[in-house]
Amino acid sequence: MAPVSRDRRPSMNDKPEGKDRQVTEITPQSEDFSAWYIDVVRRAELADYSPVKGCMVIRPYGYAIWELIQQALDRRIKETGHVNAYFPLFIPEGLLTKEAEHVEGFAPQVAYVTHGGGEKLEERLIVRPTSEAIIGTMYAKWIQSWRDLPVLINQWANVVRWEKVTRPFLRTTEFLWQEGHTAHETEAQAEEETLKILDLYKDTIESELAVPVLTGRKSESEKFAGALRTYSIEALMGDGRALQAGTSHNLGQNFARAFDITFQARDKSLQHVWGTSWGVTTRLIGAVVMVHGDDNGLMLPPRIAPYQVVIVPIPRGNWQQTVLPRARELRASLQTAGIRVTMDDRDTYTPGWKFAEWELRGVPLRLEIGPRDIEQSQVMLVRRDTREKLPTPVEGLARRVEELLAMIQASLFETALRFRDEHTTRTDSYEEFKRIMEGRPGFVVSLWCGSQKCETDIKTETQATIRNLPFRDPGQPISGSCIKCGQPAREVAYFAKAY
RNA sequence: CGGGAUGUAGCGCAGUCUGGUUAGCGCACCUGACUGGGGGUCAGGGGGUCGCCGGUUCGAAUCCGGCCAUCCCGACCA
Repeated sequence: MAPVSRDRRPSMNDKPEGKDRQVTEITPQSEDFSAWYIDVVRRAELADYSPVKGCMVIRPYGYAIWELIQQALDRRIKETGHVNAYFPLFIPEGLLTKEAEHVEGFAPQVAYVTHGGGEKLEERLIVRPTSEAIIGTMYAKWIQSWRDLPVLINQWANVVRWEKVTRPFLRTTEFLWQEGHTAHETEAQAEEETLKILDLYKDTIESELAVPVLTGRKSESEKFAGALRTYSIEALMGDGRALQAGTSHNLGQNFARAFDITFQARDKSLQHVWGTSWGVTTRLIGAVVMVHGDDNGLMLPPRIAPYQVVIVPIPRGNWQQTVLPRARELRASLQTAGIRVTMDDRDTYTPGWKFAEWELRGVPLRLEIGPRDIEQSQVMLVRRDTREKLPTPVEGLARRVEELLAMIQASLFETALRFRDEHTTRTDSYEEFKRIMEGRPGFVVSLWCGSQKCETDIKTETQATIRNLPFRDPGQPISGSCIKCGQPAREVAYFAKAY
């Protein structure tokens, strides 16, 4: 990650001065979606670049969004019987290497600690890229009997994966996430847990972030290193590229064997536990930006908006004595109703400037109040998504605001869903497939023979990858042929260019 | 890690080719006044180791060498 590209915009010196100057400081989406994304993240003060390569600072406004996402997820994770714990950041190198596929998958991305206390370490430590190794080690100590199962632990943590190409929220060297790690008595229970969490993710992300997601299973080549099966939720961004928004892994007994996590079963035999792990990350914030944002900036779903309403008092005459006290009363009454509200009473900016600024920051509802409104016992509400201006009586204001917030939440989801539907194409023609993947692609649903060769060839030729394989009725066999090789198909697959 | 490009104020850039006063411009920032219902106007002001190290020269942002960083494009990833 790095300073924003320098050659993107023409020099201000080349432009006419004054009124013709571009005012938003945000590159239009249509001109350069990546630049637009970076501009929004920085101008909305979600995050900033740090002096450490690939690492970003999550600023208070961005972190507040993360906290709301956390709360929504944490509540659901606990409601389904899980408990939180915390495992260490450092993992002895030897532990990571116990599971062969796991170490092979993560070795290139691991950061090592070689010195501590001024001395070279006997055994190098790795900075966790994920915590299967350390948690598995502990589970081996804690689990003796079938009566100890299931173990359902989640942790909120930071992890480090050395990345070559980084982008704020979407891919950074260090990121925040939650990782659940469970151990079960039977394979069926592990599978049930894996799928239960996938649904939990889908529900949370759709109802709180208003981001529609596709659930399904990852192909062999895209699954988690060391897992039996990986399931994912996939979302479509505004530029037609897919983003993996969360994963849930059925680890089988792979880690149990590697870390010797055994229990005595009901039939007195000694068995390995069946494991799962699952996580979502701060990448979700990137998804929210790219799914809902527009050329005016960020657009936040009310449920995760740090401020659901911003009050802008209109300064006229001695407004500090007339308008401001009324605005404060309104703020208090909205707060009492449980609405997250802020007031921008800065004297140094004009109302017009504030309107643009808070739209850029994605606040769902703006409340304007000036002398004219006070005379008529009303306020002016303005929706971020439609920019509709709604004169609203002060009487019953809080209830009306709550209604509008719910409408905005629903509308954002519907708009995103419609966009995804419009950018999802079913095809059996590889020519059409290739054509769709040019420009602003989207999802393509096609049949696949299941061979890794076809998967790789498609990626080479179109940059598209299998995002996941949707769930289907096992009773319904697939008839048709692979989009690439024409052999009998064994899977339906969602393809897309991915982040 | 391979190919291409760029490092000058918080951001975006000019100046470098052709070495020479005190390194400029727009935005942002600070002070004041007038303003204020969609990014106001005027006046004044602050802010720079010119990526780093070394060399050439009376003199280096500018020329030479090395290093570092970042961005874009190709192989890996939540």
